Amino acid sequence: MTRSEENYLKTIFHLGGSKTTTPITTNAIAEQMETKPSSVTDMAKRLSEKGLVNYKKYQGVSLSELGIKTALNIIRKHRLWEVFLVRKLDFTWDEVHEVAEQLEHIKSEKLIDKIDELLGFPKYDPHGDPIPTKNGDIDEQGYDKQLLSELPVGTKGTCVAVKDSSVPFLQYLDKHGISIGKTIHILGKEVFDGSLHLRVGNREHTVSQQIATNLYLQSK
Amino acid sequence: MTRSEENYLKTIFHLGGSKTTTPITTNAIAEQMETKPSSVTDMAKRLSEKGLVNYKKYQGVSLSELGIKTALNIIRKHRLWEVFLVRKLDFTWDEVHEVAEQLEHIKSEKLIDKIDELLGFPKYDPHGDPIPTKNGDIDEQGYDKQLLSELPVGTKGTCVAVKDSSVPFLQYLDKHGISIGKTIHILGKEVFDGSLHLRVGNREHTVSQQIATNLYLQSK
DNA sequence: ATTATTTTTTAGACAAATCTAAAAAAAGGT
DNA sequence: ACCTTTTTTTAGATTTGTCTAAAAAATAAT
Ligand SMILES: [Mn+2]
Ligand SMILES: [Mn+2]
Ligand SMILES: [Mn+2]
Ligand SMILES: [Mn+2]
Repeated sequence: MTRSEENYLKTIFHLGGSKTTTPITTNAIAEQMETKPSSVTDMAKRLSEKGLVNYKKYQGVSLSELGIKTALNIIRKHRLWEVFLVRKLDFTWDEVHEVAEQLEHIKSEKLIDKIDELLGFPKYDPHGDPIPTKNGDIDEQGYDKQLLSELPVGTKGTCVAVKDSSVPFLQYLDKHGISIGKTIHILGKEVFDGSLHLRVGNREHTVSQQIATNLYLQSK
Repeated sequence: MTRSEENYLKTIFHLGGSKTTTPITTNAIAEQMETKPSSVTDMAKRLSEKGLVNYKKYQGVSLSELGIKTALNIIRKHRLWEVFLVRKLDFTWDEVHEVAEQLEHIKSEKLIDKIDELLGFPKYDPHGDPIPTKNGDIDEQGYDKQLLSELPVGTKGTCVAVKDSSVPFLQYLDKHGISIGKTIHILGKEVFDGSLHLRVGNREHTVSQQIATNLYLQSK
C-alpha cells in the first residue's frame, strides 16, 4: 500500500465511492486531487488489480469492501492525529489538516491505538467529523446535525461541525468567534441573498449564505 | 528533499561523513542501507548536484555544511520521536526505532518544536544518544562515557547509553535487567574470551565481550 | 611491471507515478 | 440518424529510485 494509493482511496471514499449506487468518475477524482484524468485511469487499474476498487472502463470507480476498510482506517488515523495536535500540542483547528495529511500514512497499528488511548478514545475530530472505530465502524451522520442554511429563523442551536475545513473558512469563523460548541441563534434571514443575521455568544453578525451552507448546528 | 535523500544523508552522517578526514565509500553506504553500490553512486550524484554532499568519482562521499545541517535535523526528529514514544505512549526502547524511522520524515517545524516542548526539551534519547538542538548543535560525546569493555575490573558505573540499538540486543539487556540509569559493577574479567562478570542491581551475570563492546558506562 | 582482484562506475532495464497529446467512447443537440 | 462536444482512455515521455550485468579504475599480489 503506497502513499499515493492510500490518498486515492481516501478521496474516492470522500466522493461517495463506498455506496454502490453511482460510481465516481475519473474526472471527479482528478479534480478533487488536482491531478489529470489520465493519471486517475492508471491508478484505477492498479487499485482494481489489487482488489481495492471496482473499475470498468468508462464506468467510473467504486470501493470494494477491502477498499472501504482501508479508506476508513486512513481516515481514522487522520482524524485521531488532528485531535492529538489540537489537544496535546495546542495546534489550532486550521493548522491540523496539513500535518495530519502526512501523519495518516504512518504504518504502526500500535502507534495509533496508543494515540487513541492517550486521547481517551475521542468520537469526533476538531472539525466535528466522526472518527471511525478500529474495526471500521463510522457514525456517518454524527450528531443529528443540520446545515445552518436549512434551519428556520428563530432556531437556537449548538455548532457541532463544519462542512468545509479549509484554512480561510476556519479563520473566518475564528474571526467571528464561531467554534464548535458555541451556541448560535438565528435572528433573521435576508430573502434577497439568503444571508443570515446571527447571535453568537454576546455578539451579533451577518453571515453570507455561503457561510451558512458550511456550518452544522444541532438545534435544541 | 525526498525521503530517500534524507535516509542517505542520515546514513552518511552515521558513517562519519561529517568529518572531512576520510570520505565514506559508496560500498560502505550500500552495505549499511542494504542496497547496491550502483544505486549509491546514482544518489551521490543527485545529492552532489543539490549541494548536500561532496562527491568525486572513486573518491567517496562526505557531507557539505548544508548536508550536515540537514542530517542533524533528521536525527533530531528521529530521537525526539523516540523519546515521545517511550515517555508518552509507553513504547519499550526496542520498539521505537522502527516507528521513528517513519516519523522522522514528517515535514513540520512546528510539530517537532511542540513535541520537544511537550517532553521538556530532552537531551538524550531512550538509547542514550544525544539529541541535536534546533540550530544543529550536538553533544557528540554525550556524557564522558566509556565502553564497558574498556574499563578495568573493579570499576563501578552507571549505564548511560547503548552502541547497538538493535531489537535483539535491547531485548537481551531487558532479560538481564540492564537499562539506562542502572548501576553496573565489574566484578571480574575472563582473559580467555574477554567475558565479564558483573553485578547489576542485586543480580550477578556473566556477559560476553560482544555485549561489553556495546554498552557505555559513566564510571564514578 | 604485469597480472589478478576488488571496488566503483556506467549502461540499460524496470516499476511507480505523473504529464501531454491523440484516439476512442459516451453523451448531447439538431 | 447524424454531427458535435465532452468525457475517458491510450500512447508515449519523464522523474525518482532501484536493479543486473558489463566496463573501467584503483588496489593488491606475484
Ligand atoms: Mn483533515
Ligand atoms: Mn478533520
Ligand atoms: Mn533509532
Ligand atoms: Mn535512538
